[in-house]
This record gives sequence, C-alpha cells and structure tokens, in this order.
Amino acid sequence: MSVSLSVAAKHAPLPWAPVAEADGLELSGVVMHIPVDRQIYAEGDEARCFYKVVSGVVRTCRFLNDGRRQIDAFHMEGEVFGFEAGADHRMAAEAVSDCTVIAYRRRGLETMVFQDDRLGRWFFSHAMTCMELAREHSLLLGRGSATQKISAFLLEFARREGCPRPEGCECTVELAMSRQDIADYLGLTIETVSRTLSQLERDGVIALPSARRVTLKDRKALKAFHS
Amino acid sequence: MSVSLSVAAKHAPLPWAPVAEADGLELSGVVMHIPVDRQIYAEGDEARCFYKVVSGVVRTCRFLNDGRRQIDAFHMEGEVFGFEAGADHRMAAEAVSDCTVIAYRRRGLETMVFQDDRLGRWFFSHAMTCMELAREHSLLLGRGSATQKISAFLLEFARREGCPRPEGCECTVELAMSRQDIADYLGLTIETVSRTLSQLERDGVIALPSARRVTLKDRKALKAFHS
DNA sequence: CGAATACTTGATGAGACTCAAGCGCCGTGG
DNA sequence: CCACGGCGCTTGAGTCTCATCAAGTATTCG
Repeated sequence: MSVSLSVAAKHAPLPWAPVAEADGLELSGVVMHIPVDRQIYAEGDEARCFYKVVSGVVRTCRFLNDGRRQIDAFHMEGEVFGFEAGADHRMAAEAVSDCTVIAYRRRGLETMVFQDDRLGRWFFSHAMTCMELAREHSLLLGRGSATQKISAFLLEFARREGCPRPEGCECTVELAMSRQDIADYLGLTIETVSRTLSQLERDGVIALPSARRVTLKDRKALKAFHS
Repeated sequence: MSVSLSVAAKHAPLPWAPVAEADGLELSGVVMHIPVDRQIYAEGDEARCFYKVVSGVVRTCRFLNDGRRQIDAFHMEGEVFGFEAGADHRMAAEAVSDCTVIAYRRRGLETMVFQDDRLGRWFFSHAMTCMELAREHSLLLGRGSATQKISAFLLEFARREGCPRPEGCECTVELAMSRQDIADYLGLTIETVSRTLSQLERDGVIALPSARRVTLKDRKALKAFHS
C-alpha cells in the first residue's frame, strides 16, 4: 500500500523539510470504512495506529466532564491524524461523515523514520504543521467574536475543499459537518452558529442555498473580519 | 556550547522519541541578554535562529490589527522557542522579565538532525510536545470560564516553576508576568483577571501576599474547576 | 404521513468587556 | 524625610455579546 504523504506541502514553504513527497514508499496499511458518527478511537486508547483520510471528514475531539465537547480539528481527504507524541491518544477521533481511512501501524515506523530521510522529514514537517494549525486555532478561539470565528472557519474550510480562486469568485461548498460540530470546533453554541450564519446571509456576505451548503459571495468582507 | 535538551522529557512518556538527552552534542550558540519587554524577534522575521531560555521568561505572541495581543505561550528556563516549520517566525518573541537566552543558528542544524538520531528524535519530540501544548491551550481558550482559565494557568505555572508536591502543600510562586500578560494569554481582559484572582482569594483557594506572588492554598479546588 | 432529527428564531439572563475611578507601591526629586 | 507622579493593580457601574431556555420550521426517513 502506497502512502502518498502530500499534506504538508499545502501550508507553507518548508526550508526545513523540503517534503520529498514520500510517495512510492511502502507502508502497510489497512483500509477501513467508518459510518457517520462512529468512533475510530477513544481518548486514552493506546496509540497503536495513525490514519490517513481517503474520503470523508474526521473530527478529533475531547469531552469535558460537563458533557460538552471541544473539537480540535477536522481532517479531510489526504490528511493524516492520530499521530501522537505519547503512548496514548489524547483525543478521540470520530467520523463526521461516512468515511474511508487507512490505518497504519505505528510500530515499525519508528525505526523506519530515522533510516529514511524523506519519511523522517515528512513526519517532522507534519508535526510542525500540526503545531502551527493548533496555534492558529488557539488564536481564533482566544480572541475573536462569533462573526470572526465563523468567517475564519468558512474561509479555511473553503480553502481546504479546494475552492478554486482565492478571491473574487463566488464558490459554493458543501459542509460535511453539522452545526453542532461547527459550534464545538469554534467554542460557540449551535444557536450562535446558526444566528451568525443567518446574519452573514442577511448582510449579503454569504448565501445558504441549503443548511449544509454555503456560497461565499464576498470573500473580502469575510477576510476583513479577522486579524 | 553544550545544548542540554531536557525539556521534552517533562511532559509524558515518549515511546516514540525516548529523548536520548542530547547532552554533550555541540551546537554553536550565542548568549544574549534581553531587557524586560524588549522584542527578541518580530512576527514575519526570517527564522534564522531558534532559542533556549537560560533564565527569565519569554512570551511568544501575535498582534491583531485592532491592537490586541494574543500570547501563544510563556517559555521558561530550559525551554526552547522560535523553532518554526516555515522560513519565517509566525509569532513575535518578547522578554517578560529580564532574561538570558542562547540563540542557535538554524542553518546547519538541518543536516545534523538527520545524521544524529538522538538530535532528530529530540526535535521531533519537541515539535510533538509543542503541538500538544497548543491543543491544550486551545481547549482552555475555547471552553472554560474566566475562573477555569485562571485556575488552569495557576496550576500549570506552579507545575512548571517546579512547585514541590502536586497535592496538599501550600506553595507560593512568583509570577514573572503582568496581569496584562496573563489576560492576553487566556483571552481575557486585565480587569477580569484581577477580579477572578480576588474572588479566588476571597474563596480561600489562593492567597495574594503581593500582586506578583500567589500562594496555592487549595489545589484540589483549583483542579476541580476544569475538565 | 408521521416522527425524528437538524436547523432557525425569539426572549431572557449571565458573564465578561468597557469605561471610569481609586488604591498601593516605588522611584524621583525637592 | 516626605511630597509627588507614574505605573500597575483593583474595584465599581453600565453595557453588550453570547449562552440558555423555549418554541417553531424544515428536512429526512421509515
């Protein structure tokens, strides 16, 4: 099974790890199909595997003792998740939609990484990228109104969905996740998410052809909200 | 100049990167003294160096266009900061107190890392640890009341300051950072930080012998707040 | 068609922010 | 030695955003 590790290249130039597209490298992986809302692994599970998303969307999250949930990240096609520093998974992973993933045994990889430069560089780069994404997320959660959070989320999601041109065009994206997922990702409530989306539509910044479809009509306005 | 890279070991068991205490490895570093509030590098600066804190405390942060500031992390004695995935520093670094740091050229390390297993493992582990800290921080910022944030901050800070026993004992820590720093770290205002600390004192959970000194009187109560 | 589920909208309230004043500590200078 | 600002911190009053509670609409699925 060939691992196409092309995630890292998307975010930035990487002088540190030029990302030698570790394609062609053979790693043993098991294809799994996960129905919507099914858990892939739980918080605290031994981290025997890490995973790559083939299709669908996965969320990694944590549960608070009051029952609330904080979603750390959504993982989309081609992205790797579940790769931990420690022995255990610090977060749970669940299917946002029906999805297909490949599970790779972590054992054995350990040694390979430091024998194969490209693989080593890739994983290092992956860790660094995850770190930056997490910091970006912190920034968004810490400061930022509901409107800023929603705008940032929409732009980020559209970008990752590969919405063609960054500026100017009206593009429509299909949201894989529910309002509750979005709320838990942004540290808001479902009602606030809904209200904010409605308000953005009233302002003509977006359109909502259906609950799960969003058309970005004025990217400039969306961008103007944050930072 | 010997680099004692002992940071990573503190957080968790690390089956992935057993952290071979990369001591004894020689890296060229330049000792620098930074006066309080002086910037070490700015957001967007080319990331030529990374740094280790010898004494004092450093903050890494970002400025929003409305003038507000979000502090990503405080870096204390022995910790490494400014190590980026990309070519540039994504955040600024500033001295919270007068401090001494060692600057290491990033160039050249690049090759060494993949020649020396221990060093490679250490940096990988460092990246993973940073990622987990960032996620932890996200969790705190996303959910969590002012009281939860302050409690978590106090416990975390006391732990890092090496406050002796985790439970039971009353220990007093000297806060290196101002209320404004704490506020910007937790996504609160200076007034809310102040009020919350006062309230915790009234509740007998902490004592405030002076503005910058905090005595943890009831750790159990502090812990009871979060998660 | 009915029931369940997901989403929207409205009314109310709590918690944190804003604005504003006051306190305490410290260094400076008379 | 004390008076004086300056600065960081605290405290108070009013406001606003977002959470909560509650109802209503839309969509999906058996």
